[in-house]
Amino acid sequence: MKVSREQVAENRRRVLDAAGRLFRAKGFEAVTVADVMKAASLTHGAFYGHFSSKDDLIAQTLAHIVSAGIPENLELTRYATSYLSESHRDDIAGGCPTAGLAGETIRQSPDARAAMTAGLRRQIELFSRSAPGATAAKKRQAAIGSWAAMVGAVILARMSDDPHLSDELLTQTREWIGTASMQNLDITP
Amino acid sequence: MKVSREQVAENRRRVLDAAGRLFRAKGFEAVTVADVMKAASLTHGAFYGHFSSKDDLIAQTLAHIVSAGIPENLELTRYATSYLSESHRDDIAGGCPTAGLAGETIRQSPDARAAMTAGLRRQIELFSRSAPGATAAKKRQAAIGSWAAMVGAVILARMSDDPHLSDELLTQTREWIGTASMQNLDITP
DNA sequence: TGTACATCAGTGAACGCGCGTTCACTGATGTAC
DNA sequence: TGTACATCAGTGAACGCGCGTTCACTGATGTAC
Repeated sequence: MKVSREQVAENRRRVLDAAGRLFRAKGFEAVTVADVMKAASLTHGAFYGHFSSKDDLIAQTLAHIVSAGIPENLELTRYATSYLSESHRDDIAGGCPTAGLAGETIRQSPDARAAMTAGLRRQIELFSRSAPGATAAKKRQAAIGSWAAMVGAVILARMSDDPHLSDELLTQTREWIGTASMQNLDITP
Repeated sequence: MKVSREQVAENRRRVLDAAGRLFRAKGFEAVTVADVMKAASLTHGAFYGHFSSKDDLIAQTLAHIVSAGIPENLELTRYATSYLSESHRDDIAGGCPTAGLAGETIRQSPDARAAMTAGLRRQIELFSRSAPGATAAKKRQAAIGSWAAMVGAVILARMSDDPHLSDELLTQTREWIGTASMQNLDITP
């Protein structure tokens, strides 16, 4: 049966939200089109009215969650503390899409990689504003190094089957980023 | 036809080597059992003589490549330079299994995660020996922070569809790790 | 404002393909004598 | 050392299942009058 225009828009949003959570939790390939539609309370047949293929869904989902996830005025140190927390590590389905999906996005379509790269660029630019450093170049370097360490630490902490090692990765990376920031402030090039 | 004992051992090694390269290049799910056996110059039927399932192959392949990949006496700064090089970024099939597969290993079997965690623990311990720092705790912190940054930077550099941004991630993370190391050396707790 | 009908979002059965896995068979290996 | 035969690694056809995708149909929506 036909549904109202608002209903169509809301259905589409629900599909993208469901896909965003499912992809982060299980990866692109383990999630089926039917899984996503079921999680959005629709049947799988309706899928191709909204998207041209599963690859199209992946690219649009990444664009959807990457742009939505980054707060406008983020402060590097504060952000690192919540990013490297146990609750973020444990919330894979609702957590950072980069930590959850960057490794798999490498093998996805050009559109999917482009969406993730746009998010990466934006994240580095926002970090650069509040990053420590005497020059703009030093600030950007701190932003890049800190972001790489955060993403790597969360991925490794989630991968580790040893809870103690997992916690240690988070806390030590947090302190390490703080240490590196101090150094960046003290030296004038 | 039956083959000699040495041939059996060599076939098994060839299957694990082929699986190691294919998994890193394409991910666990995109690689089929038939792909792996073909790359090892065997037919798919012979697979179940060596492994009990595809999951078993994944776990054994990780154990195989993780233990083989880490040099015994690695020096952190030198290692970071080659790890964060363009050639390592571009050699996905032959590169670091952690950078290539950590994100997907999270959703794999307990055995697969255990193999990767063992590699992670070993890597941190080896790094700790040559890491900068006044105390053992500081050295270990530098090892963990540096390793997280290296893994994160290579994953992000491979994900980026912008070659300039990709190169920048590698070089700036390399310098950032160097800067942080200096800080670690100067301060005595 | 009310009515008649064309539109089209969603339904659910169906399709074809490729995957992991099984199995009867083959023939070289390696052991018993 | 040579021969006879049991073993068993590898072959390739086959199986069943689940996936992405298609499509004839349904019935509420929204437009034309």
